[in-house]
Amino acid sequence: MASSPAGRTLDIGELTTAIEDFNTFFIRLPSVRKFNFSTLSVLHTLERKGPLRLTDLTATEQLKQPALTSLVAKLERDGLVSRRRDPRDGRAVLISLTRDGREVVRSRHADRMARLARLADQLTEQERDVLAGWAGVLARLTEIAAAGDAS
Amino acid sequence: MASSPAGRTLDIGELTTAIEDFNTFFIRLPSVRKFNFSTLSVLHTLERKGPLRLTDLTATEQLKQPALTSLVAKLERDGLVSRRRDPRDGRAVLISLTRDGREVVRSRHADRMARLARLADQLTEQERDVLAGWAGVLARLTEIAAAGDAS
DNA sequence: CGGATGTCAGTCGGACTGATATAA
DNA sequence: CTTATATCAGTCTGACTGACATCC
Repeated sequence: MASSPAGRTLDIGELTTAIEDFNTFFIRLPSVRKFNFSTLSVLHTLERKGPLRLTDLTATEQLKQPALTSLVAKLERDGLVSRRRDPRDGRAVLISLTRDGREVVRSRHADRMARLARLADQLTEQERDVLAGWAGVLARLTEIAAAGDAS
Repeated sequence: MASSPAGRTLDIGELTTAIEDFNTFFIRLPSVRKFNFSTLSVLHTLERKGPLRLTDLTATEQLKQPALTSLVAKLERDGLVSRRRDPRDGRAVLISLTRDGREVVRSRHADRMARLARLADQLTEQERDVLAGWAGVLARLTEIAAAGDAS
């Protein structure tokens, strides 16, 4: 438990619980089309980190290479990703989102925004102020985590 | 996009993105024992909402009744949950966590706390102050969502 | 050649739909 | 009798392991 001089105490346990419970609502969108967790995660990763090779995806996704091979094949059939040889390495394949694939990610993002906006409307102004400062710190945390997890 | 009088603007899009990216790190713990997503979610729900019937679980989990029947049967075999008849309703079964089941939830919570604490240590004091005010607002959001999603 | 990258084959668990038993 | 709760049976998707082709 770290304490800060500004009066409030940062209670990591309380914070962890709050995030866990919040995610129960934030994550479990009724998936409009029948994409499973792995599929959505791959699309999200591709949208954030641009064209990637299969091996790069095994690092971030919780899947082994063979599972990714078949998942990506399916996504290519459905027109959500495109595959091309890596010009630098004949063994590798570069996978990127198509317009349709990007649209899937964008649409889920929009759903979450709408949901969050609807909730935020019911907060007091003070509470909204806290939220406003939050995105930046959260992004910093993610950045730190990414730097540390150089695995 | 809602704006607040205290100078900062609450940008829902930025916030949504920040949460999405943060969760990439927060959720994907290397699961120590080989529990899948559904299993962990059921254990979490039971820990938060006490003894529940199968039908109650179908409301929060993304599973149909038959899937829950077999999942709960497996959890009972593994000693993580216990089942007993509902004394009020002979058709229903009340499912609750055993000591071992509670320990699984607690242990994952502890992992997340450790991970979060390690990240928070690298923040500035100002940033930690923002985090400190955050848990309460997040809990409020969850509460509001729970009240609204009375489905 | 040895190591890395991706694919193929076979297996298995986990979730679905549809049908069924039992109690309210 | 109708509705709710849980379970059983059969099917199929999606992930794994292990073997393999291809390129650095």
